[in-house]
Amino acid sequence: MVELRLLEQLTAFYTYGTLSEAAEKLHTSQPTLTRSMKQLEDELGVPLFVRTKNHLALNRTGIKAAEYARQVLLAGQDFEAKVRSYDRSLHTISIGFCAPIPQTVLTPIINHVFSGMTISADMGEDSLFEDHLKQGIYQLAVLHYKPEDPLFYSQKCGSEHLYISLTSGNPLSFYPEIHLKDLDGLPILLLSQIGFWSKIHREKTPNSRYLVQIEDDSFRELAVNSDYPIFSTDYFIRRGQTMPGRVNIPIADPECQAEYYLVCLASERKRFQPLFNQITEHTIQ
Amino acid sequence: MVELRLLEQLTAFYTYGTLSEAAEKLHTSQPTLTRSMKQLEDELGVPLFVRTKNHLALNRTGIKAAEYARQVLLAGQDFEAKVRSYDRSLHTISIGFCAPIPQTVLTPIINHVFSGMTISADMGEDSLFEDHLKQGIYQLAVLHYKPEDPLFYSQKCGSEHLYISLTSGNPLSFYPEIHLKDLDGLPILLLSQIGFWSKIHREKTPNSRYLVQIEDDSFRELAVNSDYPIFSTDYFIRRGQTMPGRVNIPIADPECQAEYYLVCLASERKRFQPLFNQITEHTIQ
DNA sequence: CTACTTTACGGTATGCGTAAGCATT
DNA sequence: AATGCTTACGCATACCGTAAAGTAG
Repeated sequence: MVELRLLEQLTAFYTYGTLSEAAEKLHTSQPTLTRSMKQLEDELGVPLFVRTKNHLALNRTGIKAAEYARQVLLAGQDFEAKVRSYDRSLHTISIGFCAPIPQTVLTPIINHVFSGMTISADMGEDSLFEDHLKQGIYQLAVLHYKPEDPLFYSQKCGSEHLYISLTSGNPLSFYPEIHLKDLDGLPILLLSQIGFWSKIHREKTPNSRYLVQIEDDSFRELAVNSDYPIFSTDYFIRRGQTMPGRVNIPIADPECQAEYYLVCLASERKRFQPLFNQITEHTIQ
Repeated sequence: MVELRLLEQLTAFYTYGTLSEAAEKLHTSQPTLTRSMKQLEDELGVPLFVRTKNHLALNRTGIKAAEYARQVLLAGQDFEAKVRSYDRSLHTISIGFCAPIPQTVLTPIINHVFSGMTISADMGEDSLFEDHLKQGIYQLAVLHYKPEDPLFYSQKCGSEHLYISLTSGNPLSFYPEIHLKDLDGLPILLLSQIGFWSKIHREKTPNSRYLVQIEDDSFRELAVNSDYPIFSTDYFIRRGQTMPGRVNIPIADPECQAEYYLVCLASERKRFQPLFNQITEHTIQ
């Protein structure tokens, strides 16, 4: 059976035209390629080249061979990729989170239940998560709604309530509760990776200018030293993680009272049962 | 890039279950396989086996790998086959003959015009020859009719007239000509490789018992030493190659007056023009 | 005790790079 | 002169087979 090394060298010669250039690209020497090409002809028992004194060219069979060889090389690369990917899939759990707090709370629990596994977490707006679960891109997801498709198994794992955090002088700070539309038009300081919350903001306060901070430090810095409204949630308030000199007003819109569901494929329920057993509907709170 | 040798050994281990047996089947030693499997794991950077003290087994990744490996090996085998086949196609002209005389007459001419080429000749009933030409299985064919499909280029290359050869005492031997139906029911001595003539016999003299001889020598022996009718043609008669003590009566059926056409794909006409130039409509006669 | 894997060892062969030769442009 | 292929030569290493050790059934 012809070895892939020879096929690599053949395709290199095909693409670069001369043994010299091919050798350079392959980080080897010209004589090596001379020998390899000869060996290839020997093994196939078929002439692949037309040789003149100082020139080597593929004949018609050689051209075909080089083209076929690419197929084989692709198969070889595909093999390696598939094996590595399969191994990886056995050792990693990929999770989609629709918001940061579920990730903060659940990641350590998952790491504990599936110790030894690599946890790969994505965060984003969760409209695509169901598809990604079906396609096996994710094995788990946390959604902010209960999925209806019977293909999934889901369990409520907590809730989160959005607040707006205002400096004491702000006229809105005296209300017992606020609606998002009351904030529309105000400049608001925001973090970038906040999952589905982004979408709610875009829809309910489309006229606000968002000062989006990628770095948590920058956000904190600006929050402390400015009067821009920022969002917070009951999760932080319950833990006393509030900003000095600000008051937190609950937002009354129903979308701002999120309920989180941990979801997997029904067919994988058994595998993840130990995790579901560790989780109650108040785990995230 | 992983080498095919390792993949062959992996699949052998997969199919035979132990390194020992795989080694035996591959005509190599067990330690060789031990090393190879280790190397494979190293190169992929992924564990493929579960090792106990005196037992080696594929893990889940290993099983997948062995299955994928087969794909790669098939690609490799396919590569070799295709290259060899392509080279062969450049050096051989495959021809379908509908009868033996065209082969006898044309083969030396083709050999002369395309000297250096290998001539591969098939003989058979010619109903499939058009398809074979289209599929490239044949580059040339001799049919006993002119093909209508404009995909083909054809040229008449001769004719042949069927005779029946009877011993002098046979009552039919006094007729000036005979129809095939007159022979139906008679036992007839026949050669096996006679192309489209077989079909005519089967259709026109279905009740005859055919004494089919595979060997030309046997046929000749029986023809000389028996009174069974045999077929001959004007080709033999014109050359005086007749059986002693027999008379040759022409067969009047129109099917028994064959006209031969040399055919190639119209797209290949240029390639075969030197051959067509050597051929007239009386070449076979 | 048998069957199997692994490790160790030594020989061989395979592959490589350098250097040199030669032909063409 | 520069470029490109081939051959020759010597070296490194990669691969292999035999032998031996160890373990489980």
